[in-house]
Amino acid sequence: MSLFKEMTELDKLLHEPARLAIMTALANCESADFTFLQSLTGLSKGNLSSHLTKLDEAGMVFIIKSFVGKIPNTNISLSGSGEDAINAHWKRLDEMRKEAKIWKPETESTV
Amino acid sequence: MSLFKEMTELDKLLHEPARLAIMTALANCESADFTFLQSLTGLSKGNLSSHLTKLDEAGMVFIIKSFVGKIPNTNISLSGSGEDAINAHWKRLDEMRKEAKIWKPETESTV
DNA sequence: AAAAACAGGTTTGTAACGCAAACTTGTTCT
DNA sequence: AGAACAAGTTTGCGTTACAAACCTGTTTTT
Repeated sequence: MSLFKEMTELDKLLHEPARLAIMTALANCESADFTFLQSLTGLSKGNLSSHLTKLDEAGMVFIIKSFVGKIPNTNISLSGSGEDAINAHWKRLDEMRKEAKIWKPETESTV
Repeated sequence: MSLFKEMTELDKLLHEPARLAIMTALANCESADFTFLQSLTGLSKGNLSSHLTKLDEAGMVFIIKSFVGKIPNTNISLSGSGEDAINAHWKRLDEMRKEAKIWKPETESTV
């Protein structure tokens, strides 16, 4: 498939800025708390919560709710496929950037 | 600003896959026809049209409608700020990718 | 010469999305 | 007891991306 068609078909679940940040952060932690992720990304709680729900529904993350002492704690980590997906996403972006640099139109539809 | 906050704040106008493709293609042409862009990206006409309208409203592209003989022709090219913006966007993505690779959490919020 | 098909786009309709404000549930402080 | 706080979730709403339907003029078919 051509570079630009491929570009239009980038996975929006991962490409969306907030989720890209979440997934990229998680790729560098064994796991992270909700609160830690919130301060890291600066997202509002509501916003973070709904992004995490989406990622969870897509099987990208594991979400474990428990209690640390008496305080509820939500711990998030990447699933295996989530880790593969975010790594592949960044790799594809990088490849596209490089391909784009050398791409030239072939036809005379261009001026 | 921290890496991940910056990531959540990526410009969505440019980051959206279809527009990323359009802008990246245009960055490598002097200009391109509507039809050429359509075949390049595989977008539907309606979809391409509305993305171009958004880019135009944001001052990212110039859109010139004319006639080539009797056939109407819509020609699209990057504005100066559009060119700067798409180049900067790719550059930031690349920087983020590199920064992300070496980033490690500092706190013990992580396991 | 009408009608049908086509070229080149634009407008409309709609389901999904991203976001923050409001709400919930339980805890600690006074 | 009650006020304030912590940790999330749900709700509500304006915006978006997308394709189907539409429009305007041209060319081809009959």
